[in-house]
Amino acid sequence: MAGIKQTIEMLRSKNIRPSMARIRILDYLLGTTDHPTVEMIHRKLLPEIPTLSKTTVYKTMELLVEADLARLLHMDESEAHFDGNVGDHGHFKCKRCGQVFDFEVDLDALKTRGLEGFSIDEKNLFFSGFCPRCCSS
Amino acid sequence: MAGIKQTIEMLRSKNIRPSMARIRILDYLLGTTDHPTVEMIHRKLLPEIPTLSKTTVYKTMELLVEADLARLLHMDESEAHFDGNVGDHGHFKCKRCGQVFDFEVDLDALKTRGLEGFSIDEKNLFFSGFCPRCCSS
DNA sequence: TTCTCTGCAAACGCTTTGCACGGAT
DNA sequence: ATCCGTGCAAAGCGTTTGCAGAGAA
Repeated sequence: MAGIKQTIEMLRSKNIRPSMARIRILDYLLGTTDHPTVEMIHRKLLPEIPTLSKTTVYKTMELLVEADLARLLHMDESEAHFDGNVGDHGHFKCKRCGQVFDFEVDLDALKTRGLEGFSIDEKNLFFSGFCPRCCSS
Repeated sequence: MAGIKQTIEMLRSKNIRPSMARIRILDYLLGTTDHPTVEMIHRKLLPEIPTLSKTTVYKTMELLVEADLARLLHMDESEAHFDGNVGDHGHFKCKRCGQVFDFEVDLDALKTRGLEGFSIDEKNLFFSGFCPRCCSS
């Protein structure tokens, strides 16, 4: 948790008005490494904000992604995941339990051929397989 | 194009019966670098096979992916793309024209930290941005 | 016949949109 | 009074499924 005041400041710095829903959603996202889906965010915050709708979560996430306060991950055919860590790193999704894990990787050191003349905005590295817990059971 | 006979042999070697639809779909996939979607495959083959349904394309692609004759790419929120090249390489999607390009990359040389104990099945490297043609217009 | 392949239509799941209410400025 | 955030319900879109007819063995 970054602290509510800092969360509000982050929103303000991107010219996003800090409404209750936005603050709580961003605060939750910054304080977890769960890579939550819209469904997970909604389920998590509903006890605190009983009127919160999924529509609001969708719209808020769109705002946060556009403002580069969150990363949108489409790892497979199922729902989108969100990551409050916008720095360069890779993602691993377990095929059995569905959990998403971060891992460190030096994307700048990656040598590629065939991208001469391309302007690269975004780099995504997605691995999948089985996580340690699911490997051993 | 690999040639119809080789296409049939590829299917047979994976114990997939070489029906007309399957042969044509795989043959098209092997002969293009377009990374077609289901819609694109259907549109392309409909003139040759006027009765072809999208359901058949979906089911055939599922078979081919399971048999490792094709790769399934979920690059973003829109439709899935397919790649007949199942070797290791990266994919770049242009944000403007939507085209998907292959590029070479040495995924084995990639150093990662935080994946100790994980069993890795699949590695996907997705870049996005603007392709040379869209850069200059 | 028996088994598989195919195609239509409906169902499905995630996401987006239209619209109206409500709160803040 | 105006603007913006929110929530409901419906629509949208890619994909999957149920089932029946067609076709191969």
